[in-house]
Amino acid sequence: MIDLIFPDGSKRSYDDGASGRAVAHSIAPSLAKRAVLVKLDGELLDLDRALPHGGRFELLMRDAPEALETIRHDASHVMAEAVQELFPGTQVTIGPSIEDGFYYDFARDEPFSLDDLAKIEQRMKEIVDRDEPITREVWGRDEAIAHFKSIGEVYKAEIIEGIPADQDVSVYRQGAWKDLCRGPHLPSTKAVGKAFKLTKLAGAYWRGDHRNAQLQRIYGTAWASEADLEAYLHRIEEAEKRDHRKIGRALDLFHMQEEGRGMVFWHPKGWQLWRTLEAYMRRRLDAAGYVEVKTPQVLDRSFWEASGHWEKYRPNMFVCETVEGEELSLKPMNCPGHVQIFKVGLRSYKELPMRMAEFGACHRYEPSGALHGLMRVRGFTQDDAHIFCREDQIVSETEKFVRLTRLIHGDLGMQTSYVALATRPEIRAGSDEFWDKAEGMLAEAAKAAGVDVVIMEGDGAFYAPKLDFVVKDAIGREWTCGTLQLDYVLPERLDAEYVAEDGTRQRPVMLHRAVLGSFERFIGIMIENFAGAFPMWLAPVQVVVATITSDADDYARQVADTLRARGLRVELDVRNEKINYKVREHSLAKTPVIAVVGRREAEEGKVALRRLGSDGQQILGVEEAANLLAMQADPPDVAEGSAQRTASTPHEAAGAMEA
RNA sequence: GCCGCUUUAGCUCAGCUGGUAGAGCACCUCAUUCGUAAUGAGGGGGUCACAGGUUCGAGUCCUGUAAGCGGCACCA
Repeated sequence: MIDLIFPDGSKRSYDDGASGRAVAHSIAPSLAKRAVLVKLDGELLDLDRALPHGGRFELLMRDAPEALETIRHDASHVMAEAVQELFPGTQVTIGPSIEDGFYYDFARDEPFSLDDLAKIEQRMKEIVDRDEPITREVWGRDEAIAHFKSIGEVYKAEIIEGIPADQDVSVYRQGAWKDLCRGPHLPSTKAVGKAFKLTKLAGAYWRGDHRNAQLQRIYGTAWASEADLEAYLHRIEEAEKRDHRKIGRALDLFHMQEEGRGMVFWHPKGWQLWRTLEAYMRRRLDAAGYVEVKTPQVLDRSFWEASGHWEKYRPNMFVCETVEGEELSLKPMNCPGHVQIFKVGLRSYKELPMRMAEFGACHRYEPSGALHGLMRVRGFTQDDAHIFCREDQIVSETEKFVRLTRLIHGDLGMQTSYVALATRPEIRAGSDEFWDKAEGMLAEAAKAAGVDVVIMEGDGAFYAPKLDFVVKDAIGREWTCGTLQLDYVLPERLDAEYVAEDGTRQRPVMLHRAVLGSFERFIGIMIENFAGAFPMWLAPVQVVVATITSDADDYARQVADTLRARGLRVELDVRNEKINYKVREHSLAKTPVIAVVGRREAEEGKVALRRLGSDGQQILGVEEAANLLAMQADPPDVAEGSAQRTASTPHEAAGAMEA
């Protein structure tokens, strides 16, 4: 007998081998019809599978949030069945559910076309209508390998070959079609419903390895209801409007062109945004005890040989040759340069930790297919810094960095998706003891800074682990904006040392770190986050003074000058256009404030402020408006500072800082 | 780099089965001085990504190259 505990707390006993459906039936026959899955002690099971043990038991309906993943997984199976019906000879490989949908990787010589997607989608709907029961079977491993080989499914056979010899495998039968799968699945294809859509066609390597065959991946999205599907498609459509490449063009921030793939031409407004960001970063770094340096853009081959980059990183380097036969490379990284500065003179332990920052322009020859707007470029500027420290300073320096990054990202409206702790890769330098310690230090520091890390197994550099701050763009792609990497190797290689308390020469540890990652990528993400409507302090143009008639032109110039004198970035619009036209244009350009002046304002010495996103007006005297706008345009760190200054006691100052 | 798709005016896009290029916005000129999301009229602008090929004839068909886009791999 097995004992089940129901969600309401009641308990009941059932015969061994009872299935979820049988249990449901014992409660109410209608329940057995509606249920699609079982949740037993938190684990999802097929409705018809014999319950393996007792425990907390719950029946899931099709619209349960937990069922959605299974709907998507089943949709991928239905797609695979449809594809094999329509395109005999196509091999199936793997087809999981993913965020918002699913995919399936197929092996087929002929490429699928976009037209095929519509046909496949149609056939999927037919399979749903067929209401094919989905049943689980347990096969012996060898039996399964033989079967899949016999029907020409070599990829499936290869997957099973990776399973331990003594283990059985589960095979799901869905009508005449079957697939190796761990499950669980819905009771029949009908339960998948029709709220799905095939979205894109892509290439993908077998087992994610570029040395393997390239498969054809079909992506789809699937939802519990038609309404959810519609909402999703609408969401994606809206998100695509926030694409930084579109907004970058619309707001005249930057452009790129063929002759400079992966290189950015920053236009005046885009560059203003950059300068604002850079100035802000510089203040934050100054306050955090960093020193700023600048190192050469181009260095001799011998330099990169010494650093090890020539050997390991050469394919990614822009190398040039001079008429005199020298071989030089644009710097792909700033680290070796910083070590040179560290090495000048004799360093004392008293100088550690030394936090050496540089807004360092780097060039890397990135694979052509990797380039992506501002997010992945070949010429980019890192907000780089290297912290030279003793081993016993790693944890506290890492903690400080994590806190600084959280502060800065918060100021810039960045939503961190997660912080990844990238651990030891398979091919690595250093002992297991070293890796245990190194990973432990980063985890400890993150925890001390109040951050939960997601472990990314095997993603570390080959010589040390790292912390990555991962953020998402408008449509959910993940990008690293902010990273910290531990490094014992480069100081050794480039022979950096300091004199310790006891007079001995010691090796410092280096922490490579960036808060933004790169200005390019970070600005790209910011554009998408704000959909181009930057907060006042970041907006390239903060105020447009717009006239209604040319009578107010002179007055408008005075207003603009007054605002500019307060440090505001102001544009003057005295064109012979209607105010409606000007308001529309500057609103579309996402200008935070439009200061409208007409004859009335000119006579009364006032301005009518209109804020982006509202159609109300605020009529103020010019001085009053200048004070208000200047205050509102304060960068967050400056605002923090003035809040501290205005606080009358140290106690209040501390309070102001926390607020 | 790999797989697929795309490339027509500054931008967004029409252009059916090959018959010799079009719209809206933007730009320029003129008129209009009009109180909070598009004033009207007129005008200029394209070797249809590039290079070959098929054809009497190619923006339309074929091949190659390049770039862009979506993924994969790689990565800040």
